[in-house]
Amino acid sequence: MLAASKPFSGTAVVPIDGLLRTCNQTESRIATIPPRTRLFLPGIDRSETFRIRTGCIALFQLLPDGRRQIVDILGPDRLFGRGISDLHQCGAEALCETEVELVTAVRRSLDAEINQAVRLMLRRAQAHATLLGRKTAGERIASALIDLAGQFAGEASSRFQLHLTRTDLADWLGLTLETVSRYLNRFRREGLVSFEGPSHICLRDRAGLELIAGGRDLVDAQ
Amino acid sequence: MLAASKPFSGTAVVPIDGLLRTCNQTESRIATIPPRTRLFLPGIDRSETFRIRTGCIALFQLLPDGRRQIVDILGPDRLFGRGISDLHQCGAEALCETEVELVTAVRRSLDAEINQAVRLMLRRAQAHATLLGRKTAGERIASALIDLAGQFAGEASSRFQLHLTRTDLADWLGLTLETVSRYLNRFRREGLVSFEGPSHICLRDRAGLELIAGGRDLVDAQ
DNA sequence: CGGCTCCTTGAGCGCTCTCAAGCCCGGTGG
DNA sequence: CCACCGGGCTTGAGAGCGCTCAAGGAGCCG
Repeated sequence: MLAASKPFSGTAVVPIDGLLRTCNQTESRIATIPPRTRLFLPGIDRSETFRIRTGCIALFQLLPDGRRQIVDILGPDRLFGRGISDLHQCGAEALCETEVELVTAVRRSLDAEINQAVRLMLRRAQAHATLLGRKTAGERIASALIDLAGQFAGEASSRFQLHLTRTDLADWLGLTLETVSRYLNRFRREGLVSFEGPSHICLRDRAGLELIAGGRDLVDAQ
Repeated sequence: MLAASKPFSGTAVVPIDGLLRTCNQTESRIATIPPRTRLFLPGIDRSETFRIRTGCIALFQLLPDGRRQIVDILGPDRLFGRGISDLHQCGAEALCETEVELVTAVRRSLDAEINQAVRLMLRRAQAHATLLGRKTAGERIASALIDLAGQFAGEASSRFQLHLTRTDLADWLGLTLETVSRYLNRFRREGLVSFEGPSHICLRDRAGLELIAGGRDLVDAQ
């Protein structure tokens, strides 16, 4: 039996149509989701889609005994909603305060955008399967850091805020939080990364990390 | 270091446009791919899509050192092609003699079908991530058997041909061939399955397998 | 018959998990 | 001000699942 994260209980659960309503009232298409909010999408129309403006959302699945697998981490500019990932199979949780924008039918190119987003998720899911099935713990951590830098650090920068806890990272990478902690600190001791507090990370040796990651990650082209 | 399958070398590699040409010559839309043929899709138009009529195709990724991860197993009626899975990131290999049908623009509903197929692949990929990240070896084998029965056994039947070798199963499930063999034989000793030869399998206790699989698999609805 | 591929089975090891203790830090209340 | 508490993180010690290595069997083909 692999790590069984403690079953979620305390976190707030927010129906996303509630957010929608506030959207409409304020004549705005933008909603703000508080940190650690679980989203669910009750009767959402397939065409209702959100774009993340700032923040971070995790998509996850649960096994009956409480084991959790995070299947993707969504950063700024990623789309999500019922038409994208089939969220009736996934839960979604905002890992920090997250601003989302409703993009329903703003323009007619939306369908194409959604299909692109679905294909991006598929490519990421396939690369993630390779990570989960065939990479060692160290390789997984290195891959994750590179991925997160790509999503949350500015183009030129290698510094970013880590919205995930050690437990989140473990549930994303198929490890335990102890193993995640051990490898992060090992990478820090080896000068590959540095922390400023446990949730700010700077990649000090990106090439070294990419080497460890086990070959260039297959998801980068759009 | 996890299992590094021996690097592939001997298997035939067939450009899929070669198959296409024979298609056109015979005025047929159907091509037959020999067993253990690697496909690659050189200058294929995005809209050229195949439907599997009979047989089995594996999509896989390779790490630089030769480790292989099979990201999906495609059985009859599944679509594939460049517009579906982004095959420039995946290799594809026919695991047995496989008949495919070119479905380019036969009807105008094709786009919708392709999008459905992509979404199915995404759902399967997410369920597979949960398998790889959070399930034990026994749970993975049980899940795989149920999945394969769904794709390759007739609706009512629980008997099917296993087109995958033990190595293929291992590379799909993130295990080694020895572990796969051990659990398959353990399930046989426990009366959950039976073999007729190493490549014909019959599920004797589907409910038991589903229990072991760690909760109903999340991919079944289309 | 040899040679090949695939499969099975055993013995032992090691990577990662499990269990446990303790630290850091912010919040809260005395 | 300090005490207390709780969540998240770090670190160590030991155990176990699945990997590694190895030997041998079964089936097929020339």
